[in-house]
Amino acid sequence: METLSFEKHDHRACIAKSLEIVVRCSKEAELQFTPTRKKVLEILLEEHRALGAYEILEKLRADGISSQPPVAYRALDFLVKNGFAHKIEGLNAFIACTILGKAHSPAFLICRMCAAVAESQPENSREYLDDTAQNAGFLIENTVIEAQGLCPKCQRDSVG
Amino acid sequence: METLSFEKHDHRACIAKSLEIVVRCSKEAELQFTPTRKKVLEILLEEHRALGAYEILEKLRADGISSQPPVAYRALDFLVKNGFAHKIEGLNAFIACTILGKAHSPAFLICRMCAAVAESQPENSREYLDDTAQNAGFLIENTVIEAQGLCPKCQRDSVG
DNA sequence: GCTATTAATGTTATACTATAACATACTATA
DNA sequence: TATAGTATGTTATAGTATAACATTAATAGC
Repeated sequence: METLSFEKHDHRACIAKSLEIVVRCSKEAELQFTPTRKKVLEILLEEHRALGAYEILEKLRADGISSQPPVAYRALDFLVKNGFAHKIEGLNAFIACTILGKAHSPAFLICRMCAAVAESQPENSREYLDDTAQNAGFLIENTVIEAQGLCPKCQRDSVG
Repeated sequence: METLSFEKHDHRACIAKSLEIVVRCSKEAELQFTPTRKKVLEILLEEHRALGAYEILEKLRADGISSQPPVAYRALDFLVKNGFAHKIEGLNAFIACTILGKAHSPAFLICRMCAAVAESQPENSREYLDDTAQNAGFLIENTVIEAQGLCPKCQRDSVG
């Protein structure tokens, strides 16, 4: 399991490692990891929190990059399509992938107080959905699995 | 498991039964199942397909009911809050509940071709998420579990 | 290298989804 | 029959996403 995001960690290293993997994967798959796409990924990597497209646009503007909506949406499309980022459907927002390089059906734990998001990949993540689908004769292409609630820190804060 | 929606069934009876249960539950819980709320539920029950709020508004308009956006959103809020309908986050759309009367963490199978949606409640629906959450110290309050893909009929159609 | 083709970006406009805010009317209770 | 709470009507606006078309950059074949 992988819920790093809720724990203290060396975030500079965390960002650097992700970028490195994405650069390598892009090279291997002959994808164009262009400056705009890189910048958007860097913006997402800054925080273990989902960002809306328009929040990302503001940060692009601050960097002098063209900041019309399609700029962000195109970069996000690229990142999501290639598994470098995910969309959190329950928030209409986006987050960098923290399980890079492995094929996975992501699941998310989303804190409603501090907006932190942890990505996890329980072994049986899709198993139970696969069972259900098989019984129904349904062919699954992709899954959205999100839990909203309170992260450890916010539970402590709201009790105290 | 419950994936009735993909199968032929007596849909008139299906609607009538759902309405009856919602009327009874509303009475028991002293909820006001008002004409507008009833109409919106009826609109949702017509099809085993998720409808957008503005699609619902058009149908309300056809019935001579005030059709400003808040009218639909308020009714949908009521229905969702009380478990009579669900929001499909991946589609920004709404669907009538087909597992009425039981507390449940719904899961959905959504066909990308015909837009049919089946609600299911596998026994272990939330178990695996609960495990993950527990390991992370996360407190789950509600879950979004959606699979997109092809329903049995559309698989056959796309092969033929 | 040159050119054809495809992929990416820039830009404007617009579509789609959702809620804030405030006035009015209904319902239940004391 | 006042009153508090709930529901509705209505206007305006906020937030999310994409269509469409012009321009530029990268890649492949000659």
